[in-house]
Amino acid sequence: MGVLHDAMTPKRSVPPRSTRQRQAVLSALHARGAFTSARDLHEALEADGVAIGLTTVYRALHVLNRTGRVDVIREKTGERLYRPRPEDGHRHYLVCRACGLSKVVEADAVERWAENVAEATGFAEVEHTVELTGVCGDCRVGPAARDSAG
Amino acid sequence: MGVLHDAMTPKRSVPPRSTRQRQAVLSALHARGAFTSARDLHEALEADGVAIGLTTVYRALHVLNRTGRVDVIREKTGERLYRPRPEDGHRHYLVCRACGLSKVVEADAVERWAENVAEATGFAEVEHTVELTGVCGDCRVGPAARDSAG
DNA sequence: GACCTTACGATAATGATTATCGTTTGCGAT
DNA sequence: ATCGCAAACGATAATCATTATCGTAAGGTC
Ligand SMILES: [Zn+2]
Ligand SMILES: [Zn+2]
Ligand SMILES: [Zn+2]
Ligand SMILES: [Zn+2]
Repeated sequence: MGVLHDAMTPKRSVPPRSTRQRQAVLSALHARGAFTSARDLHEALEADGVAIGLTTVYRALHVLNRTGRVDVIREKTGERLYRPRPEDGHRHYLVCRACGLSKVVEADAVERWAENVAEATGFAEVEHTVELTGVCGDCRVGPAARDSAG
Repeated sequence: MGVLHDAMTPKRSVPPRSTRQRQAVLSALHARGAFTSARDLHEALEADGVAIGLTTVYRALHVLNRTGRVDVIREKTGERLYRPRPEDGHRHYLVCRACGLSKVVEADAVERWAENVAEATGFAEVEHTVELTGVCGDCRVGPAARDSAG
């Protein structure tokens, strides 16, 4: 699966502050390997004894997305799922519909294609969303033993 | 922008019935060139004197999507937008963020890429979503004179 | 420590989509 | 034409992720 490719991030005169909550969200996100929803993240945090409001989790995820620290995908239902971005530049993912396992996939071909389309059509500020889903090897055998692990 | 690629449509023993409402939805969809939301479609229909429930519009769009008559994309907000499918096989679209204008784009490169990824990773039943957005030539000059025309 | 601004968070609101469920209707069979 | 029944309809309520509010708390700088 892929990424909601963020367009021009309007420059922020003041950098985001470093707060306990924001660090906790990013850390909790790293603790999970797989794509996670805001609500799941919130539950996990509270379960770990971290006091944090759901609103704040959403806000933190927005910031992290704007600053390029996390990638976002959308489920069929429309729910947003987050995952820390491996390195610099955005990525695309292939996600198992049964267990949530996600793999980063090579997508240079898509990047080039998107650029070409932009040129050919005369559209400006072209963004792309590319997502792949499927059923992973494990799940083809014994469907979804795990939960949302990845 | 692209398509929520529908996986295996489970075979339907009984074919969908032909109803006044379903025909009206498809026809209204063709009347508009651009991607349209279920609600907008419903309003347009009622404005045309077609008595139809919103629920039915949603149902009709589901059916039309299942049977491959319409393509679906998602806005940033998550709202689903529908457009009649040009011909056979699914398509991908480039949509203007300012005015809604949509163009079908050539995406063979993406199709091949998706197939290759599927093979390489050993995932089964791989589906893809590919969406492009940008700002069209007209809108670069005078931003969004029109509405949601396309 | 004072100050200003950003961030928090409990709570309410939003809004698209889906579920309910009694009524209507397409349509194949009689 | 009419019967019968599953499919379709539609008014209404429910769902549920996300966003808006707004008073309070706390970074960060001088
Ligand atoms: Zn799996
Ligand atoms: Zn990309
Ligand atoms: Zn435009
Ligand atoms: Zn495709």
